[in-house]
Amino acid sequence: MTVFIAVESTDEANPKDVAEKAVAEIKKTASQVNTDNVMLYPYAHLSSDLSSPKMAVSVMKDIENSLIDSFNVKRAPFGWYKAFKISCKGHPLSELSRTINPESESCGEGVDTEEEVVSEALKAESTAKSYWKVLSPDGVLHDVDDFNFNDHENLGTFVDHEISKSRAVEKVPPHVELMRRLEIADYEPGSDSGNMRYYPKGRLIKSLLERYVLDSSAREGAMEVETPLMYDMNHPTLKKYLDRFPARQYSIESDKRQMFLRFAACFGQFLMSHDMTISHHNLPMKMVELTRYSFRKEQRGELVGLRRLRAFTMPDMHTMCGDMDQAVEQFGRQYQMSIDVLKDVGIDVSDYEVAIRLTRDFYEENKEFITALAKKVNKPVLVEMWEKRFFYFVLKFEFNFVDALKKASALSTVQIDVENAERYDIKYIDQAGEAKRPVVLHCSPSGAIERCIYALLEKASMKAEGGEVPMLPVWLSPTQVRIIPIAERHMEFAEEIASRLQCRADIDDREETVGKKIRNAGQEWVPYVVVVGDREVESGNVNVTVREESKPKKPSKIEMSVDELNSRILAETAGMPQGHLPLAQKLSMRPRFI
RNA sequence: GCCGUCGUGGCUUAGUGGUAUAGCGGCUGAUUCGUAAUCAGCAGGCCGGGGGUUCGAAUCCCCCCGACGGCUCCA
Repeated sequence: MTVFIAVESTDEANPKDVAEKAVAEIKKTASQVNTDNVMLYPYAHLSSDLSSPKMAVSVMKDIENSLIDSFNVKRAPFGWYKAFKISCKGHPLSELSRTINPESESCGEGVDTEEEVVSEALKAESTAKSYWKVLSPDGVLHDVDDFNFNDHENLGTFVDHEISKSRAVEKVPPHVELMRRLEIADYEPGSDSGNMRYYPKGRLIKSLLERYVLDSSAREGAMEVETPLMYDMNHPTLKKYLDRFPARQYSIESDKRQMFLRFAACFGQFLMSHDMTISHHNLPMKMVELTRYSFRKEQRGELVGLRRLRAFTMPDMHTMCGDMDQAVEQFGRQYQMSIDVLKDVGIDVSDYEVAIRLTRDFYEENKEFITALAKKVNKPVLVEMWEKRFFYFVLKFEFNFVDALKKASALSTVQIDVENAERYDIKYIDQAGEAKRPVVLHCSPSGAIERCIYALLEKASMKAEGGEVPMLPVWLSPTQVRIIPIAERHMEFAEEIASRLQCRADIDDREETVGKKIRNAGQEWVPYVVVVGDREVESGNVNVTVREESKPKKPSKIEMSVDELNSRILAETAGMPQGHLPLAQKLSMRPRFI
């Protein structure tokens, strides 16, 4: 086992401690790979912030002396040019790195070890100092501690969540039970955690949402593209970008190349933009991709149902803008677009809280614009302000959904990126014929599709808690009309009704009692339930139970003609994507998934 | 990743060291039914996986996997 070591300037604070921790790590790894031979190799290239050579030699010798009793230790000389050959086994432990930080005293925390390379952005995030404010629609910036949240309970919850005054909950999130019971999605034990399976109903719901968001982006003028799922980790541009994005990646080996799975669509679109010829006439220029999937290797404890996944579907739209003015203008448009998209999905302004994150400079220069954002939603918003820019953006908003267990998670987001045009060498030609850097907007108008489903399920569950009847929006309901024939002789009429309805209508032809079929339709949250018997065959009209207007134990029943029912549903789902029944029309033909 | 709780037929679950429960679902039969569960019968279990303690383990101990909750983090 060869240990390449760089002693850094920070280690000078407590060289003994660092040496001890390094020894502990070496012993641990040596026992894992079952070796007695350890080579200690001073390797300055591991760090750009080295300690003094004297200190380094002493730490190296310390490590050597502590290992010498239990291992065959060799130490390469310090301060010489050396030639070496190294061979590496194809084994998970064959190459790994550790960052060891000194501590003033040993405080139980132990060694700070890193198996994966942690991006600079992740590290920056933990040190970034932010100021939390609440901005009310009148433009006043309140201190979080002084703001009265009494009339803004949800915002208070969200702020607590953000500033991490956590609250313990014992329950499983309601949407987890619902996603399974409604046969939407489920855990897949055969995959990595956070990678779900979607049953036909879930696939339909996802597909409708996906199509809707892509349509909305197209209406905004975005060009749809498709880019690879995996990229070379050592591509010089990407490598730098990886370091600036606060996410952990899945990495996979492909022959000799180390690849990583994309965690957003930025890579492909930026690499594409780099090769494009873009004129100022083309600006603002929008590109969109629906990533199926984006991969993020979130920490195990962070994964929950559909809220947080390791593989998720997300619309990712990028806008190239000529200058900051255009970027700000586009930011405003996309803010409105995100509100509209979520509204159509079934998530209203009252269901989420707005967070705006920006640098102090940006705020000072754009006070009115920022206030207008709060005005648009007509309620106070959380503002996180940084003295210095830590990330690639100067301004960002998120819409954060607050769920049944008072957890917040982000849906829509737009960011103004001032770094990546440079990094990817993206340029456009201005009026004067000169190459210029665009300002880039990142936009996910809906946020992750799975997270939208999570929000809809949580919202429905909160409604149920409040004594209402839970349901999905009609355009997203896998079955829109359930037709229940009373006896076999009514099947023909049932089929006729189904064929006359221009929506997803199915027929419960099972040999069950009417009561049971009604109950099952309710359990599936079917928006319209039609029971057909002799009376209907005779009158030609149908008796419809309308879920939307029902109260628990108080179904709202309306008699109407089949055409009336049809036009009612068409009106309700107008402008939204349509899809076919995800399962056999006859319920007797359907397998069970759960 | 760390800490905690949990893991029993497809699902929900009883069982705290001595014969593996029950309901739902599935299958078979009867019933052809008017708005939230018709009746009867049958099949279905390596008690998450591996190791250990014991005459004997679903039950006690250790390791692993997974889910959930907390820390942390995000779309």
